[in-house]
Amino acid sequence: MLNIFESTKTIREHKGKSLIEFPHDFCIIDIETTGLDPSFDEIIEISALKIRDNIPCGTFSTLVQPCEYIDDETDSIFYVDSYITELTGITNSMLSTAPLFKDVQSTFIDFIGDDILVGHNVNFDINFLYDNLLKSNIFLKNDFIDTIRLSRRLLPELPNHKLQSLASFWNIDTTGSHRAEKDCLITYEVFKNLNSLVIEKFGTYEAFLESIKRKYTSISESELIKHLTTDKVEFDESNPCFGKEFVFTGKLERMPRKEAMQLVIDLGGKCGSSITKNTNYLVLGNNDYCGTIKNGKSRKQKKAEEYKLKGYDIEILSENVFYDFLD
DNA sequence: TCTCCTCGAGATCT
DNA sequence: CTCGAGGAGA
Repeated sequence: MLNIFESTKTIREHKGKSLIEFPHDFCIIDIETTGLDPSFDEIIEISALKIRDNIPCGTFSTLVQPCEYIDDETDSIFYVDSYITELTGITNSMLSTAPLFKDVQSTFIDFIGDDILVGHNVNFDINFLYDNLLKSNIFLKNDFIDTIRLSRRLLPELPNHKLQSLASFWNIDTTGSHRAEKDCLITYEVFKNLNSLVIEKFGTYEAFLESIKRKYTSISESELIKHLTTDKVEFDESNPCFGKEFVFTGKLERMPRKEAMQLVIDLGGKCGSSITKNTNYLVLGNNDYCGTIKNGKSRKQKKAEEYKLKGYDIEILSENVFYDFLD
């Protein structure tokens, strides 16, 4: 029986759990595919690197032949488009002699056994493998560790967490990347470096785990405001921000809210997290993204309007007027 | 005012 | 997954 919830989201029964661990024995996995969507695209290469006692001790790697399609104009057989060949270096002629997924699946599942699977954005690889194995009524149940999840926690200051970026961060050689076997090796090096970072940044694995268990990672707005300080010692008292208390609502177009607050502080103003009798200005950002907001006005805006009617010294500013205040 | 919850957006994989 | 919004309720 199909219900409406299942139709919107793919549920993979018996799929393993995402772990935060640094085991000594595991398998690194990586696949190459014809695209990003497991329901339309196909696997063209699978690699796995078996690690025992933190040392690579075996490799599984094979190309996989996907469905062929015929080019109408040239009447020739294709497996991958030029974008994928460009990206991975895997060509149609290489795939023409490759085995099918069904032919390699048992060797693959024997190789990985019940090892923990480690990969970069490993859900991508797991989902493709899971769906293909399911066609033979095999459940891929292995638990897994995602290096992208670890790197976002351990290196939040990085501009992005692509495998390539992490590799260059640690000077890991990436020649021949975007082939599955090479990407396994890169991921292995990345995982080792992330492991060292845990101790460097948290002292113990337990401390790191504790930081992950805290569900709410970002500090509250009021907590953020408490920690805002300025180097300035002298202020232009004629600036409209001086001595005034600002509150922000919605998402600002031009800068993150934190930066806007810093500008206010630097001009001798103050910031608050909610509308009070002391609030002088409410700056309106964009609320379009927020599905729960009622009749276009945030709770802060309604309260500010109420206070203004009561005669408090409060004005509601658009984002652009706020920027005019700054100079 | 504070904690917890929900939701959208963006990131990442090929 | 993670972040950053607002909302509900204590």
